[in-house]
Amino acid sequence: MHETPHIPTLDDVANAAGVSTATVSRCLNEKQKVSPKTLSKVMEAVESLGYTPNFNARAMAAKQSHTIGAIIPTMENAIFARGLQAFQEKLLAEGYNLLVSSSAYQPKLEAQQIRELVARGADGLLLIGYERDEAVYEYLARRGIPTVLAWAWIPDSKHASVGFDNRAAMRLLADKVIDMGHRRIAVISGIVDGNDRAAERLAGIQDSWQAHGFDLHDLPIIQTPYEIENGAAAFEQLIHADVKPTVIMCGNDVLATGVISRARDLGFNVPNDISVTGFDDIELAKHVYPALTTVHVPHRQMGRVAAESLIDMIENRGEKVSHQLDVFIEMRASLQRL
Amino acid sequence: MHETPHIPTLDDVANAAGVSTATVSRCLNEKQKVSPKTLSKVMEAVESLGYTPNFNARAMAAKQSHTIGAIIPTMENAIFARGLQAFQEKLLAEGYNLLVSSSAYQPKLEAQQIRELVARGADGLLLIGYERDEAVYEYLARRGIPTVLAWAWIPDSKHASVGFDNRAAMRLLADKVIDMGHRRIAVISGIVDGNDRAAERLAGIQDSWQAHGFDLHDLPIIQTPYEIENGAAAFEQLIHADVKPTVIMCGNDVLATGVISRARDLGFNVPNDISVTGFDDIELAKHVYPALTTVHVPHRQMGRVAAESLIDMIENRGEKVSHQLDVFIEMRASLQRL
DNA sequence: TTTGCATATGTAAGCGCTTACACTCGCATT
DNA sequence: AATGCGAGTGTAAGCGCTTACATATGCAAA
Repeated sequence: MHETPHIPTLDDVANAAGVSTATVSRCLNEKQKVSPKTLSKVMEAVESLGYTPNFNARAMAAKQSHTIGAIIPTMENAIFARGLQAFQEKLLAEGYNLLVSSSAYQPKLEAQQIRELVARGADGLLLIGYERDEAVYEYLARRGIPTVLAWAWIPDSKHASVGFDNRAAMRLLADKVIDMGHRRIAVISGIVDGNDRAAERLAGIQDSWQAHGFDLHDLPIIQTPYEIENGAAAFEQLIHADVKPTVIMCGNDVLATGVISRARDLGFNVPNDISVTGFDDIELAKHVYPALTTVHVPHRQMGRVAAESLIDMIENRGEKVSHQLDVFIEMRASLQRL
Repeated sequence: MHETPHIPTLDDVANAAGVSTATVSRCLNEKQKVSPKTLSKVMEAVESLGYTPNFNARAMAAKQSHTIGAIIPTMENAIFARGLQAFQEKLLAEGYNLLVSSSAYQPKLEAQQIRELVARGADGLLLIGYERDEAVYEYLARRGIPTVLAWAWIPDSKHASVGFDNRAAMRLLADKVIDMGHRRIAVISGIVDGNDRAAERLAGIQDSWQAHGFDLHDLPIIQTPYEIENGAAAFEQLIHADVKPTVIMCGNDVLATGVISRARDLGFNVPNDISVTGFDDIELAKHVYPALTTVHVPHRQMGRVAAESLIDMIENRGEKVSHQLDVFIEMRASLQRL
């Protein structure tokens, strides 16, 4: 930690092995172009010197980094973590590395981190959702950086996306809820601003509500950040309203979990006194009590498919292709016919 | 996506602004060394060309990347995600960037990723736990890469660590459990192999058990991966034993959540029929029913402190300093006096 | 006016790799 | 014996930056 140790370079290896740097480089990257004898000689030198190639130099010379960048709103959200883990697993299997940043749901920060990752030579990018400044997309296009948007589905094929239609999925669930006799719905949504997923889900409920001939003014909505405790607090607020809801539809399972927890603490029986629905189908959903009715999203699959698409775009300069994934309603005990 | 677009370089900016590349570089890195007039001229050129510095080239020339690497077992574990988020926030505030990889609890993969990150020019590294091949530590030392180990606490100051004593903490909880009258404890531990945190926690229970004069053979233990469902399955196994436990101590809150869920499904009342304890104090712990008695770990603080230490080691070539964080038992309803 | 010094800028040498191109062999073909 | 060719290797030119050093400029002090 005191004096700079000497880190072996390609040159050192070349000297030690008595060959040129070009040959060493070939041993490392295109073994078949080198005679077996030289190869073993070089590899020995590599071994004994403890040589590791300098990535920056390599990326610079080869103009290819075999690195893919991903920017997610926050790692603290289990669904992103899960999808990202699958994404990374697939990338590693294909010889790519992953760089992760989180933007804390701030578009400014995200834009900056996109530049960061591009500056780092990312061969491709994974972004969450589609809502962002047009300038960002232009920047990416001008630089020719393949990009896929996940957790979103945009029929408009301007951008490659891998995901599902949040709005349609939530509308399906809301239709179901209304079908089951509920007429007094209250909504606890994630913060909609700067989060298209949350916005679409909320819109899905509103679509259904209006399609059934109800007035938007009669649909109580609370927006609150992604945290169990916030779901709990929002429930408490809604339940004290003049017109008590018969069902609480939540923008995600985490908020729903908070609702169930607080409902029980306050002496309400879910689903007899009040029904609750979520979205995402996190692992916890089937283990809370009562088990949560929610929309199942294949997070891991999404990560995997996103990786495949991205690699395809990079290696085959393939055209942008979007993949719509299937989501479905997972009926569990927390939602009851009225 | 078809033809390679031209990406502006420092040279382009220099030409556009009518100055040398050195000056442009100074404008970007040491503004105070440049006259205001030139600065604005250059910045204009930067702007109009849409120039972004090439990170690899910069890191190579400056021999400093302002990048820190972190390798965690998996992003799917909320506690790492949480600590890492705090870690990153602190790094960003100090002008550093974070590269994340996950090793899937495989030492081989971790070693490889350490090399990766070092090859990428990481100025420092964050690793989880202390248990790894000595060769890895040697490699790091030879290259002079500042490294801090988190989620672990090693009095042996050979390595800088930020964390707590998993073993002592769990022992404290076990002592408490035994004090409360429990004599039939069963343990559901995370997989101990290649995971020193899990191993230490388990050892903590065993320490207490033996210190109270009991025989290790009478302490049923199941090891199972970090997943709610696995906790549930393990519970089912334990509860069908000849000698039914009065308390189930789990290596983490996730497993404990599974236990509580399955216990309820099977008609057991927690804590009247059986008590349950966890470890970590994830957000969910106080929202499950009954609320979970657990060991509170300051994950976010850990991430923050780890970032501070690491930056200190990098910038001031500071000596390795370890930080032991306080953890405490969070008594909640799931643990009852016998 | 000369000198000195601080400030602003330019010149050019790398940083550690990859790769186009040139070169040298040995061997099969004519 | 002359020729061609492919396989293996070396030479050297960058990749896009930073920075030590050289140079130029302006202004205060002598």
